[in-house]
Amino acid sequence: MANYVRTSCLACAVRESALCHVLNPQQLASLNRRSFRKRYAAGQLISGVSATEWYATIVSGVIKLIKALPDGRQQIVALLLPSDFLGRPFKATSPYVAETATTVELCCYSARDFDRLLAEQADLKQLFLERALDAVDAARDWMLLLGRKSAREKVAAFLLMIARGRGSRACATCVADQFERVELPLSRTEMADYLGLRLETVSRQLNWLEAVGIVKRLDRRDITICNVGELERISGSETTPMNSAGV
Amino acid sequence: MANYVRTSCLACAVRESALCHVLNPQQLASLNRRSFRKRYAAGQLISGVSATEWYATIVSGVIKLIKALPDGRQQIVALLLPSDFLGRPFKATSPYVAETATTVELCCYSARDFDRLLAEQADLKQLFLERALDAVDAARDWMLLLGRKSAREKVAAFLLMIARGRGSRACATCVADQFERVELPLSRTEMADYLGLRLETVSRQLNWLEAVGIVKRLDRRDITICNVGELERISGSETTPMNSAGV
DNA sequence: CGGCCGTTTGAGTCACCTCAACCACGGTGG
DNA sequence: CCACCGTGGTTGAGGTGACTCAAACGGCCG
Repeated sequence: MANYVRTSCLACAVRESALCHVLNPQQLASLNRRSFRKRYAAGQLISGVSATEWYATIVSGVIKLIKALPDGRQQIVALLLPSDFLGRPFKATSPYVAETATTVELCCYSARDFDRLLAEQADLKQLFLERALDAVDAARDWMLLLGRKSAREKVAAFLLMIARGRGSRACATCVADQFERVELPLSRTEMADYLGLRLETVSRQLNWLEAVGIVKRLDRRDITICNVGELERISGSETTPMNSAGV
Repeated sequence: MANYVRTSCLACAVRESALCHVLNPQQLASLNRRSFRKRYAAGQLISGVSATEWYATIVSGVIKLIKALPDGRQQIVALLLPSDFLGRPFKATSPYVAETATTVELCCYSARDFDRLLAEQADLKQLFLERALDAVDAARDWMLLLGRKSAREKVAAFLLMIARGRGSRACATCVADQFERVELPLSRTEMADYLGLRLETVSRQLNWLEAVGIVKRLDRRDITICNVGELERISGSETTPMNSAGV
């Protein structure tokens, strides 16, 4: 049994990048005792996980975290990628709806067990904290985009974000060749919900980007970025504050 | 010396609500050894703090965290209120510019010392983590506002947020009488930067809210909310997902 | 009194939304 | 094999909410 668990985790696609890589074999085994894999098709609501019962690590696929208004308007507030954590410790009820954007494989484990590990394993808590702080930064980056960028800039920024696989984790093609192939994990409607736009506007902006030769659409979901530099210029990347200067 | 430090902290206005309330007397003393109070006028840039040198707790006043685009457009990504923490552990450079919105008093302490305490004191790390997760939730709430709400809804939501003092901490008047007096900590320009609008639009929306009798402007910065319920209705509060239902 | 700053007010414009038609693709079934 | 339909995406025409530019206001301070 222990053997099974360990080989299972050893073969895990996100073994190196997920939270659990800081656990020692015993801890891993104890966490996995009440764990299981779960697969979802695209467009499925995820319930149970992220409530008080289960947390999960994304093994493959993309998950949308959604907030909605009573009249149906909705905003995707985060995309979870492989190795990301799904759940909200220390709170009875998650403030978001989680929905799969693609087919997804989750590694689900007992919230109780994880909470206990969080209390016992300082390394785990540390890593969890660092990722939480990164999530704050990411959310605030996106606030700048939502509040201040034009439709064109938003779409450009989104394409770059996808191309770069958000930061660096779980991403091999970061060296950014001049011609980058990108597979969009989101439909036009979902892109709109992520960018605070309407799907028609997203479509038109993609159209424009193709018309001026910055991207090329191979398929609905597949595009290649022909001119990364130009796309970056359009996306209006933020100014990094030179924070070290001065008192 | 130790006596001075302890009485100082005992008399602190945010003693009960700030991070440091989980520290024991010795820890508090060690943190305070290299600490100092600092006062700022409104509209001042805060440097040094939030870099690698110092962190701080807001004792009084309001601080804006700002992100900006190269062309000058800017977005306030958070407001820090009394008892909030200012700083970015585990990262050499803060991704925001911090600026005072009002006169501000900070309790500044050594980043080194605080980092060490964070590693040693599990309670502190726990509280810090919980607040980080709350910050994620708050930022994502605001993403919904920025991405999906109309100018009118944004302004209404902002007034409610200020009236309620964000959640509950450091706020006594949460029982929401029918006539609530509110002092705006932000200028029109700043409100605009927080809400992803232009100042003229903010002004017009306030105008409208007064015209229909929902608020009354006493002063530039002082208003009373005459009809809280109606303001809430207009603000388009989000739908709380009934997350417990289902598998 | 005169100048400054934050704010209000007005008029005109534009980016994005709305509504609606159309298209391309894939699956289904006769 | 082809007619049918459903889904997701594109395209077009028109409307409008928020922006832009500009002027006027009102308090504050010298």
